[in-house]
Amino acid sequence: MNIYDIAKEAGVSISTVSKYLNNKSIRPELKERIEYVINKYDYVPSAVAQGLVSKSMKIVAVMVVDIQISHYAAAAYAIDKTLSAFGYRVIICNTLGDEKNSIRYIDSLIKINVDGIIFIGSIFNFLNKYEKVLKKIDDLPIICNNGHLDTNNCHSVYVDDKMGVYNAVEYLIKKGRQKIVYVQYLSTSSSNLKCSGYKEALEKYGLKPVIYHTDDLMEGGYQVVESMLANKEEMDAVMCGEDLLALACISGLSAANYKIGSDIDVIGFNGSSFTNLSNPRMTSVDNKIEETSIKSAQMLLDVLKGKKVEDVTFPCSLIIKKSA
Amino acid sequence: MNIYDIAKEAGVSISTVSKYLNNKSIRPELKERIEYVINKYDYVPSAVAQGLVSKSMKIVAVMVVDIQISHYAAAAYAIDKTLSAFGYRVIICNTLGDEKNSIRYIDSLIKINVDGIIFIGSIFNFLNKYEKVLKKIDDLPIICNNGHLDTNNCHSVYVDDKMGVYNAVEYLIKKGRQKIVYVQYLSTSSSNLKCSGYKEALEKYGLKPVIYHTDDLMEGGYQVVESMLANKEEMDAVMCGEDLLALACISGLSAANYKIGSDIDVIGFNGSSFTNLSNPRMTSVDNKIEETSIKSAQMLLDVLKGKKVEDVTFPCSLIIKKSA
DNA sequence: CTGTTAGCGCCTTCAT
DNA sequence: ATGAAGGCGCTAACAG
Repeated sequence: MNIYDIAKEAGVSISTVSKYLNNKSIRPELKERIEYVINKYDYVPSAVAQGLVSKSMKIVAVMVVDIQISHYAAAAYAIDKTLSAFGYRVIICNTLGDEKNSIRYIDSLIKINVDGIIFIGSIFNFLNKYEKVLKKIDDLPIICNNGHLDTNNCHSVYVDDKMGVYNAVEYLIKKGRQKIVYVQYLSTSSSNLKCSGYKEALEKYGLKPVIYHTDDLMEGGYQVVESMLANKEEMDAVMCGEDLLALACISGLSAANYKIGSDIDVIGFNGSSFTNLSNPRMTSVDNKIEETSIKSAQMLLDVLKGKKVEDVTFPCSLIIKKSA
Repeated sequence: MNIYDIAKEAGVSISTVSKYLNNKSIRPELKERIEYVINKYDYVPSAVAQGLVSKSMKIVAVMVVDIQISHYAAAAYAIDKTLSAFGYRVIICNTLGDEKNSIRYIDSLIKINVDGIIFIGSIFNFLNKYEKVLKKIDDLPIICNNGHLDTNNCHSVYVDDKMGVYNAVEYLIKKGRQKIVYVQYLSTSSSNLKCSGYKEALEKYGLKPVIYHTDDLMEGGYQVVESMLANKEEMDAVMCGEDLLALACISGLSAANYKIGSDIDVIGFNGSSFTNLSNPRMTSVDNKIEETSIKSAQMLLDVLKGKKVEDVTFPCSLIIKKSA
């Protein structure tokens, strides 16, 4: 069933059908006949054929490291919801942080002529090293969430992670905490930024930074607590770079008979729903993943409409519950 | 840059270029000239134009309820990885369990002529009520994960959730547990199935079922524990329908001075990485989300190749750690 | 093996 | 307002 079939059965030309499909004014009588035939066969014009002409199939891509990480899942979810409400289809690419893999994805997206790409996370800044890749996407509408690419049509939405941690740590200090330990997950540019927020806050108040590292999002918190106990670390607060780490810290410290929220404070980072999974409930830095993702999607829609857009930076906010 | 430009500059006809692109045998000399021009301009043939002819743009869709639920994220991730290795692009649709929304997504996918759809979860069986929808996808390659649609080209991968719970409960009983409580999340057909596995196991051994319900994946475990304590529930084991519920149960029961793994056993369901986030580590029923997802993707690839495929059912396995 | 030609399904001038 | 015709970029017969 194509536009010719519809035209023939309705007794009009294909261009009249095309006009009907594109809401251009045609005689009411013809409109009715066309409508009748279209409904009869449940006809839907082929987006592929339309795409060949119009250069747009209304497909957008989201590049993330791993959709299994709740933070990225939340981003992908919010973007999908926002864009699909406007008829866009969303392709999610899990790059695993691998450069070759990311580039392969981009090539694949170019091939189908995607309308735009949203990159989630500063990790994708590595693409600036690849001139050839940049050239391929030079005019493509691009939104970077916490990052930036050197192309003609790239726009950014930032979150001030560093200030988020800074403020949380300052909150602890003003509460009277003096021995604040930081738990860092991996060492991406974003996680380093958070850590530097911690260091600057301590420095301002003349306190000594103590940092523990882990590469394990699930058990890392426990491993870190074990190290702390083994080191007989004197501490009255723990600032974690991820909610999941804080979750394990709370659990591990509780098991070691620390009273969370009184003996010791624990703060997480992300403001995820995991903050409700700890006992007591977790205070956390909300880095506004939902807002920034929606904003990214809206910016892309604006760019696609030809509107001017401006880069923005969102502040984090501290969501205080019981753990600090 | 299109096939005409390449042909002209290489001094050959477009069909020779087309043949080169499709690995058909051409004179080495021409091949070299074409290759040179293609590399010079980084030319990539348009999948849209190819799609118009070949009826395939190598795009596949995955329908899930919500990518933010780790179980679905794991499925989407495994499918994306498997299919993108074969050059397919994967569109993920978050239906939120809404019927109208699901149908809207399907229409959108038909419009771009997707090569196939993978449905994750029994919830999508509701589509069997909509004849019109079924008709639209009657010949489309479809794989249902734990479900089935009444179309010409639908194939299924099942997991025996019920037996998974049955075996876990039997394991508890054989360990000597007598007062086993079940915690059910929501009441979808799949969650009901799990619960019935629990009931049948208890019945076999002449024990009395006690079931707690919750609709909250995060705090639900705590709420249930509170109810249990308020009811002075006599119990020596808790079987949970979800790992996250078990996580909160373990935490809540620990706080109430139960010794997990000795006073009381707790088992989760999913075999997710959250089993490493509890203290002690969680015993859980692994419902093989990764295997079944990969299998679904492979089945789809086989169907697309024209191979015959057969429905399969995976058994769950009990992964024993410390909580039971 | 190579080139010519006719579609794939739709949109878009351009006359009418 | 309507219809005829050309073109979007590619594949697939069909001749040569």
